[in-house]
Amino acid sequence: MIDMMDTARLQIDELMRSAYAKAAEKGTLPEGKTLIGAAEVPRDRQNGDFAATHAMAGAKEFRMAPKAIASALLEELDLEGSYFDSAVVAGPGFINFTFGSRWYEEVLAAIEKYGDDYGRSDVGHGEKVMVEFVSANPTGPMTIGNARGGVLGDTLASVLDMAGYNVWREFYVNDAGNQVDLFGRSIEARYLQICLGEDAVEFPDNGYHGDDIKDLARMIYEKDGDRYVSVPSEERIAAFVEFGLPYNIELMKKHLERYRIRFDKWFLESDLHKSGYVEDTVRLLTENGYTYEKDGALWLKNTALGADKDEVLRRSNGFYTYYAVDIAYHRNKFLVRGFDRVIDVWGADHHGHAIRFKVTMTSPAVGISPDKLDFLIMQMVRLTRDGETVKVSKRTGKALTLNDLLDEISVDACRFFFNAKPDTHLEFDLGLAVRQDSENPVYYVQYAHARICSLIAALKADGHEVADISQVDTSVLTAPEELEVVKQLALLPEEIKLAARDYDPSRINRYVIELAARFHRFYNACRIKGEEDAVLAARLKLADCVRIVIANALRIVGVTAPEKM
RNA sequence: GCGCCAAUAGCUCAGCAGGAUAGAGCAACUGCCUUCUAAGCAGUAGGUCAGGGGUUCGAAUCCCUUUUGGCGUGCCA
Repeated sequence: MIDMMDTARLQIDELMRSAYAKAAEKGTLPEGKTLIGAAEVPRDRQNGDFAATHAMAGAKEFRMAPKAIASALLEELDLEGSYFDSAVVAGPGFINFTFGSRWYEEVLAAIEKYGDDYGRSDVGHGEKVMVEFVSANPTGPMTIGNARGGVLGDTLASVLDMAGYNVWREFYVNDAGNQVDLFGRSIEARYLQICLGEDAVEFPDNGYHGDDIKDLARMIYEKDGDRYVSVPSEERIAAFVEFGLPYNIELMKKHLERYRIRFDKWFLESDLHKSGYVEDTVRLLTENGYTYEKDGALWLKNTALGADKDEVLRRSNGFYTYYAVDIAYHRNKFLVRGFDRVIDVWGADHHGHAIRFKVTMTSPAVGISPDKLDFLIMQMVRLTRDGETVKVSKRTGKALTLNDLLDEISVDACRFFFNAKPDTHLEFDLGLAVRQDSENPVYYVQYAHARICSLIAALKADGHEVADISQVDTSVLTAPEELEVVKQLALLPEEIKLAARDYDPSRINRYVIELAARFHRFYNACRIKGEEDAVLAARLKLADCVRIVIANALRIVGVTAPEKM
């Protein structure tokens, strides 16, 4: 699709090249040198729309002062028919280019042409990529940490989709193993407490203390009475797990749906066990000499593979560890399902595991190419109340759940707020949470969109429809406030590519805030209604393009674009 | 101890494929609605980019180091 920033950049490259060729021919610059340098957007718009750094970068190669090189190049620069009106030498040797009306018109034309798809590109070449995220233990409700991971994963997936990847969203359900056993025993304890009294049983060490466990026990009691009291513990726990897990999983689906997150697949860990894939994986590692036995457990020689410690694959009690299962799961992603790339979104409390696990996966033991497996490690959310840190843990049951959060704060605000840079700690103040409503920049952006919609409606009532770009004379757009808006509009495709490249979907937030700001500035500086026809048509077209682009950006981050506020 | 992430305005954070005088929001102060949504706009003020070295034409940005904070280093996941 069209990226007018790219297009302009390429053109500058061509212009500089042909300028150098001419200068070399004339003898104003030495012949046979390589012209290096790039066209960059200067931070300060006083310095033009694009700055070429070739003269400075070439100082050594040409053995000339940057300014002299710049002058020689500028002398031969032919802007006729280009996107640029002017080019000047400035500062230490930059050549600063300024856009002409042709470029502005093509930006608006691209937005009109592609509409909802404006911003889409093909840098991903249809590569099949899985984003695995949230993957919360089904032993309890999702927490505020999952709120961040959910937004991050879902938004990253959207960004990758817009960048031309073939995206698959997956939730890995830990419905087997130690934690599930603990879950079952926690329900059991609560159940027996209901049937036999508070002090009848001891609560398991490290058990789940949350009210949700008590609720599950109560539901079982109301359904089946005390008939499980006389059943052997093992059987009882199995029955409780069989009831509790699907119940929790359905609840997670419901809550995530409310959060506007939908997965292509909820992958069950138990399926890996049932199919024998975990067993096969461990057998393969053993047959190839990557394991050893110690203290009755089976260990992976991870140190020999390059990690900082070995890992237990099968515990002395015969159960496979999460590590063994994770290897099997990721082999399944690559070898069975054929993903070209896998991105796991994990919390910072798993970063140690991520490093070791990548070593294992990309070592000869498993043999996955390192560029195929990526981890997006997000830092923890620090929950505070009136400036004081609140400790949260699923085990103690004191965590603020995702669903509770959404009762207090709108989904829009939540999604926007949690779409922050992954590698920074995020502070979330509960006391501020409600106030966050009015402070959250999401409303600033949504307001811009609503403003435009009502603007278009008002003008329509006056008989002015948004015109086709071919009917609009964009050269009347000359005010700085107008041009700044168009420049920002042109940036969306690039922002998406960068967000996809860096796995940083929060770029889209910042982008759309800036677009809204420029629109508000334009709105205050330039009237539309009552202006002469050509100006009215051009400004209305501009506003409509902003509407489209805000809507596209908000769609990526999972926020609604209201027509009224 | 070792490893990962961070440190930029009073607060929350941008800027980091090296570029020109380091930016925004909040909080404070001053203006702007008889005209398209004031949930908006304009302006004032605010800085040893944690400290120290290095790389080069140029460093908040890259490298090293020190300090501070978060996390990890389980036969938990």
